[in-house]
Amino acid sequence: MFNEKVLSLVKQIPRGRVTTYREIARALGTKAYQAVGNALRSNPDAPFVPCHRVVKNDGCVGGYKGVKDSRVKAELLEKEGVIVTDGIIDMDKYLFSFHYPVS
DNA sequence: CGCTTGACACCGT
DNA sequence: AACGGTGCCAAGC
Repeated sequence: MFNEKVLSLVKQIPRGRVTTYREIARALGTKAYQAVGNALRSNPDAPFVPCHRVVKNDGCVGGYKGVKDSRVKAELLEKEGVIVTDGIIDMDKYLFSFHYPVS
């Protein structure tokens, strides 16, 4: 299940860093970045899956548990050391990339 | 150049 | 099999 794969990658995100659905999808070797967001949407309650560290490719918070209003995500990131501004994260500073397979 | 909107494709259920 | 939901990309102005 993609869900499980996504969770595994998200779990690998180091604290104080953020990732994008796109990176996760690529790391999985798939282009279903949309499914990543969809999968996290139904698995944010997993204590092993800090989906709050996953943002859009633009650095905008894609939302939390399907709740776009959940500022807790931005606040949570700030607590980890990530500077979040109006829901926008400094990807240039916190964007964490997985090790892509040599394609 | 900057910003916005529309359309598309993918997965899960 | 279809629908829904999400994010990315492109084009247009």
